[in-house]
Amino acid sequence: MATPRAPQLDDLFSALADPTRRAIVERLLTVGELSVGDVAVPFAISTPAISRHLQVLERAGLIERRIERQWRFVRVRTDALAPVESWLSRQKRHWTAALDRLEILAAAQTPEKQKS
Amino acid sequence: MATPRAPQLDDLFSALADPTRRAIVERLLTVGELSVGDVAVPFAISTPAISRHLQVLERAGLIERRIERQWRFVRVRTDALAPVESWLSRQKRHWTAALDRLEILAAAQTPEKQKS
DNA sequence: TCTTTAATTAACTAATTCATTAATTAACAG
DNA sequence: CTGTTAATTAATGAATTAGTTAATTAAAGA
Repeated sequence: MATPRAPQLDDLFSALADPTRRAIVERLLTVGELSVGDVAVPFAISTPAISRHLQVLERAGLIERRIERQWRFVRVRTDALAPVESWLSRQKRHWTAALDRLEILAAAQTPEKQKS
Repeated sequence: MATPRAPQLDDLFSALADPTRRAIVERLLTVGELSVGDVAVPFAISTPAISRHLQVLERAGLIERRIERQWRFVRVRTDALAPVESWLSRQKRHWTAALDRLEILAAAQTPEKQKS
C-alpha cells in the first residue's frame, strides 16, 4: 500500500476544517491558555457548542486540558501540528518531481499544436 | 478581527480530511497525471464516488483538469498546498512564544505546590 | 445547606457528507 | 447510424456534523 492509513491526519484535517476551531487554535496560540468560558467569549454560539468543538480539538490531539478549581483550562499541545507538517513536507518532496514530469508531458504533447 | 476568515482553508482542510482524497493527491504527486478512470483503479468505490471526490479536490483548488479526446485527466495544481503551508508557518510563529508563556504560567502556579 | 458559577451531557433538529445504482452526455470506432 | 467507452448528473439513503435548549454534575462560597 502506498499510504499506510492515517486516522490521525483524518482527525487533524477535519478538526482544522472548521473556522471556529481554527480560530480557537489561533487564539490559544497567541494567548497561551484559556478557560472554556473564555474560549467561548468571542463567538456567537452557545457554550455547549464550544464544548463540542473543544472535544473535537482534543480528540485530534490539538489541545490538552488542565483542571484548576472549578475551571477547565485548554491550551494547544506542543507537538499538535507535527503530523500535518510532516505530511506536507512528505508531499513537497514529490512536488518538483511531479511538476517536472508534467512539463515533460506537456512538451511531448504539444510540439506542433500551438494553441490558437 | 484576529482572523480574516478563510473559506479557502475550510475547503482545503476538509478536502484533505478524507483518506481517499489524500490518497488521490498523493498518487497524483508521484505519478503526475491520471485519467479519472485510472484514478479510480486502486479504490473499492464506484466511479461516481471518485468523480465526486475529484470535484471536491477541484473546488478546494488542489487539482486541475485537462480534457483530451474522451478522457479527463487530473493533476495536482502547482500552488495547491500553499495556503495550508502559510497557515502552518503563521501558527508556528506564535508557537514558541505561546509555549514560553505556558512555562512561565506553570512556574508561577507551582512554586510551593510540588506535585507529590 | 443552599445558591451560584463552570462546564458537560442529553435530546433533538437541520444540513452536509459519502456512498449507492440508474440515467445521461459526449466522444470515438466500426 | 450504432454500439462502446469515459465520465458526470440524478435520485436516493445512511451516517455524521454542528447547532439549539434543557438537564446534570461538580466545585465554591455565603
